[in-house]
Amino acid sequence: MPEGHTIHRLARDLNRDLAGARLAATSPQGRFAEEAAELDGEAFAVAHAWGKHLFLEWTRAGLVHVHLGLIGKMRRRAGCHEPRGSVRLRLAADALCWDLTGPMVCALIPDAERDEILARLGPDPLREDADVDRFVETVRGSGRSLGVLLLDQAVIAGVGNVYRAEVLFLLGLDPRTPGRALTEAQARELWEEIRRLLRIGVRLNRIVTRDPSEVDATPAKMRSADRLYVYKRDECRRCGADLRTDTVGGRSIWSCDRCQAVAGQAYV
DNA sequence: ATAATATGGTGAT
DNA sequence: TCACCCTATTATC
Repeated sequence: MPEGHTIHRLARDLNRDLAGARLAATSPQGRFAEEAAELDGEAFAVAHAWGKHLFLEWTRAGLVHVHLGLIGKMRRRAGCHEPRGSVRLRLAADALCWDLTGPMVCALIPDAERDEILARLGPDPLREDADVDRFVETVRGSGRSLGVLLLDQAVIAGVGNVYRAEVLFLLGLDPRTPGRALTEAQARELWEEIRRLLRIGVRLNRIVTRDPSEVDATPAKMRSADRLYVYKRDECRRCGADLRTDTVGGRSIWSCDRCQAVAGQAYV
């Protein structure tokens, strides 16, 4: 379930388990075998997350770029048994393993390539050093819609299709609203709301946008169907109207015509 | 058994 | 806009 929250949580968990340790590195599936052999037995330094990108740094041996894509996963395996499924990369410490399956990208790269990747990414609300002003200026200077802008990793790094739909609902903004229709305060509010939601996502290791007090359950215990407001739903939770679905930026988005308006225009 | 689906992204048309 | 890549899980026949 990889939007930015997944990657940041993963980096945190990897660091807790593996930072500073000598790791066995293997590629049970075989497609990363040569590279794993170079890393095998070397000291792992640290994991970093930036948007949906994960960077694994070794002290001497190199730098691995991981992007989970739609279906990739990195799972902790206590006990380190025979790998299940097709594991591209296994990092093994004494009593536990981390197994990477189905990544869109898993590559040993030079530092310069990481710099290029980071240069293409917009600010990441989960990073303390994020440049909010850059986000605000990009959005307010654009004629593209908020629905398109939020999926563009060069505009803001880490938002995916679920957070996009949910944050626009929460702020009452129609996904078709052009970026330049937002006031500066609205653009900042958009950033802050995304940051708030992503942080909850990191903490719970899943996307939860609903207020748990509406659900009568602790966030971690909320059933999956209760965690969201609009994504993939038929009806608006607030007003009961049928949600509209559009394709915006090549992906489906759900929104409520009664609860979400194009900024600056009256509700229909 | 086979198909559909998935919170992503790229490269060709 | 479409085809395609990566894999696991769930739905349908």
